[in-house]
Amino acid sequence: MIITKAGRRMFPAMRVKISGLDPHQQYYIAMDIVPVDNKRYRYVYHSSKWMVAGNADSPVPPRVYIHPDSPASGETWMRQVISFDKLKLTNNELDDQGHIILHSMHKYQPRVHVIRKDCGDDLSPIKPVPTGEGVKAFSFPETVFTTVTAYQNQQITRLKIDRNPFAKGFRDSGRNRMGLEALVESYAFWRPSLRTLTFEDIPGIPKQGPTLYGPSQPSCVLSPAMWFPQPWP
Amino acid sequence: MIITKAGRRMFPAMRVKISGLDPHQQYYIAMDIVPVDNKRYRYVYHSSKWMVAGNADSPVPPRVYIHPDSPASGETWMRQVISFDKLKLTNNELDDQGHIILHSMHKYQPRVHVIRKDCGDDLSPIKPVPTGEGVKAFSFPETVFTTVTAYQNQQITRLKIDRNPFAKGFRDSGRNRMGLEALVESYAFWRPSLRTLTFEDIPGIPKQGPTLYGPSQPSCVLSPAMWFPQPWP
DNA sequence: TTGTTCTCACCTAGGTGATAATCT
DNA sequence: AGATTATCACCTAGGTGAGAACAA
Repeated sequence: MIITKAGRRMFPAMRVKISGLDPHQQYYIAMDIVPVDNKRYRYVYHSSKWMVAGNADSPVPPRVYIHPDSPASGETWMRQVISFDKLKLTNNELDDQGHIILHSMHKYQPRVHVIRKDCGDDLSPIKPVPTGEGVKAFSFPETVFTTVTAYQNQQITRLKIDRNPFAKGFRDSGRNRMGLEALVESYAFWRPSLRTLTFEDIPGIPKQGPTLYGPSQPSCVLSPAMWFPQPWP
Repeated sequence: MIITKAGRRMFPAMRVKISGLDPHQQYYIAMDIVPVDNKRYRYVYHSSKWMVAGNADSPVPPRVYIHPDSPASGETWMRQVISFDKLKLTNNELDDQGHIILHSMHKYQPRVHVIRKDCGDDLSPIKPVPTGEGVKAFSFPETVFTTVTAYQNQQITRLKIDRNPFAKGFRDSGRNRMGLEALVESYAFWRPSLRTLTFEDIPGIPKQGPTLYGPSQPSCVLSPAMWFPQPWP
């Protein structure tokens, strides 16, 4: 994923559907992005692979993207596809625009957080997301990405150009698209339909008592058609 | 003000500053637009005046513009200038975009509503704003306007073109601006600085008991520099 | 005649990768 | 040598009044 000083959107954006919330309870929904490991990477062109190139840089200030519809009722959240397309990434450790700060050439995992309103009193764009009762995090392994300041691989560049409407100016409409389409569609992680993740019960909540989120356990599903997978830069 | 079928913004937009709220109380802020009288108007060009031209058309479905930052704490509302620039007007009585529906060639008064969160449970874009305890409305007489589908007066057209950034394409930079500027600045309602409105205590609230909004009475001030006055179409 | 609708050129505002210059 | 930055042309998305066509 490209990161810049000014802040750059993720493409494709994370889009999820959530179910199992209490329709009449208020929630915040937020995203943060955590390191996958403690390594720094470099891209080896001739083998088309990311290789470990030392240990990770020192940690950056914690940032959280609070979804702009927050807070909203469970009913509202469950009715829509929740899109994080306004979220921006930056490599500027002194950023004051509230963007998410990351190191270039590192691997990251986005996380979606569902926070019951009464547990989100100290929720802040510049503090770590609280954990514990009333808060649940979801991660989708297929959304792990590597940060760069310039694309390392012509295939990923084409993928972005062909799918991002804002990059239409770079499209080569005469070019044979089969190479790209075949690549995307054959990829192991690619799914034309929704992928559902199940997850553990929330610790500390009695199964029979008043449920944390509602009658059913909450679940979070990654929306189709807009995400594509790792090992590219 | 121009109204269209698709919906058109007001220009200039209403911008207010609010004070006297309880910093830790949550509020909705909303705008609606009510008829000034029961008349329909026509513009008489040779006298440059709006004249009564019969009784008002039948009422339109009630619409409310809920400020997109709602709900928010009194602290948040008081810290910023509250702008209604995304609000749109339409003459389409069957509008399903949530725009405010008005009749052309009628006179209207925009109102700002401050609604304590616990009194806004049935607040809806398609229902009248509730009244009573915990709700307060503000009107600024200098914001009364007449609706049209096409400007009736070349002076108002010039004013809009010269001040709305989206109309820059129609500006005639070689034109002598003194006529316009003199007109605006000499106008009785025009003020280069903030105009403060005071207003009555809220009925039914004991003066000594817990106050409705906070330690002081709430007040609402129209922001300067972006509003100009009536008798033009 | 008068008011309304539709389409248009011309803007604002801002999201893309390319590219050349710069940094380390 | 490899990574980063600044600037750019080229887009998306949408807010203007002009003016012709249309309606009552």
